[in-house]
Amino acid sequence: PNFEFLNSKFHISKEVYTVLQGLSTFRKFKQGEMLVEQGTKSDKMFFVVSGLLRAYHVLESGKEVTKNLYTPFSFVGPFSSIIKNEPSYLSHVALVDSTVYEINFKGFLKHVEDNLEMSHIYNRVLENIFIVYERKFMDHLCLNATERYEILKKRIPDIDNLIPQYQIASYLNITPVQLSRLRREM
Amino acid sequence: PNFEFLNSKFHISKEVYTVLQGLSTFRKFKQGEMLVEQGTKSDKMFFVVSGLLRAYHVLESGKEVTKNLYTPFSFVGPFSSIIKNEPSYLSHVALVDSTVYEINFKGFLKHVEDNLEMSHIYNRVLENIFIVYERKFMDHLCLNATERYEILKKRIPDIDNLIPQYQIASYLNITPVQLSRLRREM
DNA sequence: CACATATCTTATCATATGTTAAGAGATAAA
DNA sequence: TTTATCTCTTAACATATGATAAGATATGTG
Repeated sequence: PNFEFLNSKFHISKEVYTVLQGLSTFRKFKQGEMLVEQGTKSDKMFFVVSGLLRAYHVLESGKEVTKNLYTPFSFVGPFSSIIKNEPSYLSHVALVDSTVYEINFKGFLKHVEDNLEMSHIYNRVLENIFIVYERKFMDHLCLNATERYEILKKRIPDIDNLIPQYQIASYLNITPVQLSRLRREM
Repeated sequence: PNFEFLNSKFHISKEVYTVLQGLSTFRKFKQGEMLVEQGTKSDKMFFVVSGLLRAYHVLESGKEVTKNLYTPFSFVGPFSSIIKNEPSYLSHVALVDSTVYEINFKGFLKHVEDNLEMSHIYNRVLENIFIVYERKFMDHLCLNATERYEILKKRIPDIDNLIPQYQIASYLNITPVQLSRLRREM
């Protein structure tokens, strides 16, 4: 495993680097393959290396609600369910062929227990995911679907060629029909 | 300061307890008083002891977008702005007379740097706010305004007597007129 | 009390979005 | 190639919500 991207955010000692390597497995997922299934327990988190992942929740009605899309260098997985030790509220799927580091997260937390550097890394990761998430939530409250679409295209410029339109619509929390309308007006 | 509520979530040693006390000031805010002003820098975070706080963002149009309401035992403040060392994206105001512990958060982070127990506390706090926030976001994507209103009333049963209706509407991200309509149909 | 202000309701109309259905392309399979 | 499937677009209609304005209460102030 190559944690260069982590190192770019904050320094990691050689020892901790080795521990992280031991907790991680490099894995490939083909388009459509599931990384996490809603309703099941898992203690795996992931760092995206290449590709694109989608986290979503399926309502009783069958409607799928996309929580977020994850590009390379993202930390992603059924975090809440691991912490709460409950079945996952979310599914995770590879929207295109993807590679990730699969992290034994409970193993990681064990190290956080008694290693200050590990605990700091965890602090930084949590800070980052919260800040990104807060911004995403406020964007959702403040912006209309067209503006959110423009933000998505800024974040993932070739998103239109990467995944089908109904996936983009789901991310924007609108119907594919509505996204088609918005595009016509742009 | 009395951190019993923290102790109920995870054990805190006597030494750390003392340090936290040194970082904290008990303060009272009258209804309408601001704790944090959008666009300014602050390194203060808060634990709500009594009352009700509101975090919100004011758009250029003048429209106010409520991020969340905070009841006793909540940890709240311009977290993202402190971490990013930027002016605050959010304002915080007391919706009713409230008491809080005001925390010198940068001072707290200093202790996190070299104290494992402090770092663990920080991890627990971050885990909690993320989990609560994720749920709130998913509720927003999955539920309509009526359902979100019911969830709010479950969380804060006497909310209707506590704050004006337009504040509740802002929390639900709808207009007061629309909330009035929803209530009629309930 | 009389007045001003704040809050809530209701009505009307406009806009954004959902639902359904039909049809056009594109792609994959036989 | 022919057929089936998937994806996208468009139209027609329904629903949820916003914007504005008027009136009804309530609350606070002189």
